[in-house]
Amino acid sequence: MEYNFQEIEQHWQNEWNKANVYKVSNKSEKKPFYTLDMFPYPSGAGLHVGHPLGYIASDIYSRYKRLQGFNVLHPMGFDAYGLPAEQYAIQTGQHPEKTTNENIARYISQLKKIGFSYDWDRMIRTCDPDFYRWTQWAFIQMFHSYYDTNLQKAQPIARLIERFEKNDLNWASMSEKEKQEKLMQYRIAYLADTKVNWCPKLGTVLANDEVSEGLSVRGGYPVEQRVMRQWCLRVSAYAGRLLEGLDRINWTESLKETQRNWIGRSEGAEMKFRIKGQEEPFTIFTTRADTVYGVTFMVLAPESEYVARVTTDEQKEEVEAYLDRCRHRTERERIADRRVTGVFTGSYAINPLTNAEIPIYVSDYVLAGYGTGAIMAVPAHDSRDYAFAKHFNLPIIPLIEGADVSEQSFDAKEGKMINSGILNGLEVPDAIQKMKEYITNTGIGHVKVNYRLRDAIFSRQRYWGEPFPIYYKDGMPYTLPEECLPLRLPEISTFLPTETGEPPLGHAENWAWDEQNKKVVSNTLIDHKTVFPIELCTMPGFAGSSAYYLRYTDNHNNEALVGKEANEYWRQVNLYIGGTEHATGHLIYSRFWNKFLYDLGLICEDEPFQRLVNQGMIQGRSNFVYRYIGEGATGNLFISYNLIDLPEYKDKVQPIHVNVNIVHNDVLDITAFRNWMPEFKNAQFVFADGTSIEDNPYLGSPLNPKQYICGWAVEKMSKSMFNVVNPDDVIAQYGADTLRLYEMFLGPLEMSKPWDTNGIDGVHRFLKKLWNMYEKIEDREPTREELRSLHKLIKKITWDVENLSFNTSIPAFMIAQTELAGLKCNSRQVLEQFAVLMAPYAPHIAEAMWHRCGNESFVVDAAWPELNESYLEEDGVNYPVQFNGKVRFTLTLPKTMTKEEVEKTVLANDETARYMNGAAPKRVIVVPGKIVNIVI
RNA sequence: GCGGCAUUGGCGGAAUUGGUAGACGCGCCAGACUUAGGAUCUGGUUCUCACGAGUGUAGGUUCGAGUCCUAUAUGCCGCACCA
Repeated sequence: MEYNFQEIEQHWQNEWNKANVYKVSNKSEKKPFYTLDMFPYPSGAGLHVGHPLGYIASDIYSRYKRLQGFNVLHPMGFDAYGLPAEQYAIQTGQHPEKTTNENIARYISQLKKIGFSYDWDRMIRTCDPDFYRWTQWAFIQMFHSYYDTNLQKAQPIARLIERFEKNDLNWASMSEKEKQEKLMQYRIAYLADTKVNWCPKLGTVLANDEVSEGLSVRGGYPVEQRVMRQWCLRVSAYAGRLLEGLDRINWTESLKETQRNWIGRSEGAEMKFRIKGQEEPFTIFTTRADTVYGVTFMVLAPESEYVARVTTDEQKEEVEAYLDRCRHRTERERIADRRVTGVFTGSYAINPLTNAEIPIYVSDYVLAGYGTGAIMAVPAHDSRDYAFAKHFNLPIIPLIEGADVSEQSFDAKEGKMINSGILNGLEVPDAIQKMKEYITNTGIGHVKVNYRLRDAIFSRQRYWGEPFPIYYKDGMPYTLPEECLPLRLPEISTFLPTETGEPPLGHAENWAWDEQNKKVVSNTLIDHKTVFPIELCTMPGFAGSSAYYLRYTDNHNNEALVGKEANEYWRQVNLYIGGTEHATGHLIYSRFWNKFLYDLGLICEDEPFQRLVNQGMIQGRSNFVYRYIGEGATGNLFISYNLIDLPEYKDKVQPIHVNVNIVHNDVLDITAFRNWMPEFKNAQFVFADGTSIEDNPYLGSPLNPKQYICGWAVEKMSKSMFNVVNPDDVIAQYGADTLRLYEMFLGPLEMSKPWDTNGIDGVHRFLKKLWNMYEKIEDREPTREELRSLHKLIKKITWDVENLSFNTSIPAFMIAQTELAGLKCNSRQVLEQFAVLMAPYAPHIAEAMWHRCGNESFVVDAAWPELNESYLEEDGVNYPVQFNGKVRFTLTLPKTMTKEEVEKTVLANDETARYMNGAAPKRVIVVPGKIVNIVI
């Protein structure tokens, strides 16, 4: 019987469905295991072959764990809120919900064909009210919490109020509004005027990770800095814990390093500098307290509040002009133009150690958001200060022995201190330490740890996102009662941002909170006494994806995001697979969100993802045809790739992208090419052997012996390069099992690699051969050779899956198949176990093989074969005998020989004597079971 | 500038603990069956006519290095006026 993959795959997918085999229960005697994929954003283009790579890997691991007797949670869902759907809505006038639902339906049908072991009953979509009510709910919890720096955890804001009532004398006399304003400075979800990344083209603000080099990550539009009143999440409060938590999780080093960079811990000191003629000092942050003797000027960020205080009347005009200029520069301009700019404020500071008077400048190379927004400048040992000093002709004092600062600064933290009073003669690290102690003791400053991680800006001026459960009373925000969740998006007439610059939700007619009747209303008058306006911004994309992994574990729970029992059973994600592009976005926010819920005692694990693996990107592999454009060109002649360097064609051909789906192993399908586009209808060819179309009687028939070879290049997978491959097409041609095996076979999971269809035939051939092996099955004791082959495979596959080294499993299957076929193996026992080993990788054919062995049950419920090492043992051991490291001959010796006996036997050997030529060996190394090395 | 990762045949890539480098697949070559081959099957395939050489380059440790150490080059990724 031939390997009919279409019939096999359809049949078994139906059977699994009928029996509901992938249903996962929260109540089980089995040990839990939670495997998770980063859920996709359902774009209009559908899945291409790159998407399922990680899903296949996690599916293999899940199926393996299941065969090992674990209760495996392996869910799938959709990140459904976001900009593209909304942009599409603006263009076409369709509701984003409609297009999103259509896209999700398409994704699901594509995913189902690949044969994943998802429990679809656990599917979540971030735009479902049942799901986003818990996003809104978490936001309310954050609003009512603050971060207690002593306890290092989030606490109810009520505790803070208690504290204020007890300790703060002003509290009692404050108005309600003043109290709310004060509390706002502590809330974990808070409203503040902050400098934001404003993207005019998208009409919204963006988080730092959504901006790269001054352009929006989505769309690539320019981003400018603006001060706006925005919702923020106090992620920075968790910086220390986010950093330290990395040591306790099993992630790749590069990903941890990326997060460490992003969090950006630096240990230094805050120091106070007096201003000449003023009482109040100002504070700077430095990591080089040792260089304080070399401070020759100070610099403030343009946005620093110190600027107004220190600017003298004479300098006022110049400073204002400078500040104005800074305000109007976009982030992109600032990055592009790194010329030194700045202006003198007119004031002088006093160096606390030398008492020298030093000028205070304003310059935009100092950032307002980091440290205190003010620095002490040490031009001799900081390259930025150096450039500034050179430009403004300020003194440069070297502080390290032997450092030549005539051409550039000496930034390294090494050498002996000079010109540095109490620090003279010390090595830099010791000097830093001593100065820290000195300033602490004298009260000049104190040791301080700074983080680069900023709070996340949480408002988006867009329609297609979660509404904030917030209404405004007397200009201050209040949360809706939890029982009113979910707060649904109002119906609006258009998705365009409003003309007044308000978010699109502004189109909703008087969308409001009626406090007396406790409900959300529209088309009502807002009286600001009992009916209050609702927040018009929506939440950003990362809101819905921050805690989705918790919801999968208990997605039908109406009482809580996740029930206590479910959470205590599943605890945390054991294996998370996804792309590195989320390293500084989703993976930071999720950890933050999780830690917050942990602080509240709602979940039992502090870190969400125990083990995380990044799958590489699948790049496109484009194909080209070469149009002849030399003398007498008609534009209709195409030259085979192998000929284009010949003198008659060199530099006379123009490469043209050709659809990779009409190219097979780099050979062009001539007929398909002519039908592909009207302009190629009459295409003529010079084939690989130099013959042209006239010599070719078979043209247009599948018997055509003439080949047109295409060129190729690795490029991004995109429609415009005609190199997008749809998994549906691969499945139609080869089947889901071939697709799954081939995606794994392409290379290591973590590496990026191009989708190259050359070679997929090899994998498909293997499945065909394997299928033939199940033609005749007999009940007989397997031979020792058969068992050895099988157990070698068990050992290898078990190791591979545990280490996610899936690419090396496919060769192992192939070798085992060849070996067993060579042994004419038809033993039921061996073939049955082979099927189980294949089940994670190629579940459909494995299921069919399992049933051909006469089983009634499903292979997905079978047990992972147990390894019996004794079958692997050989009767003898082949010892390669080396002289001075070079292999000369091989001896087969009994397995039972000890190291000493092997050595003796080898030395007594005739062959050995020949090589030794009567000399005594200097040394003999015997590695048991492996090698004998004799040093002459 | 700082940090991380990589570099092995014509190609994708194996080599798991320092122990016979190049598994497996593609491609290519030869043969078989064929009117035909872009089907199937069998055999060969790191380079070199050979002696030998060989895992980006140069050193080192070791009886033994693709694997460990030092330096260096190239490529990819992350962060970046973060004091």
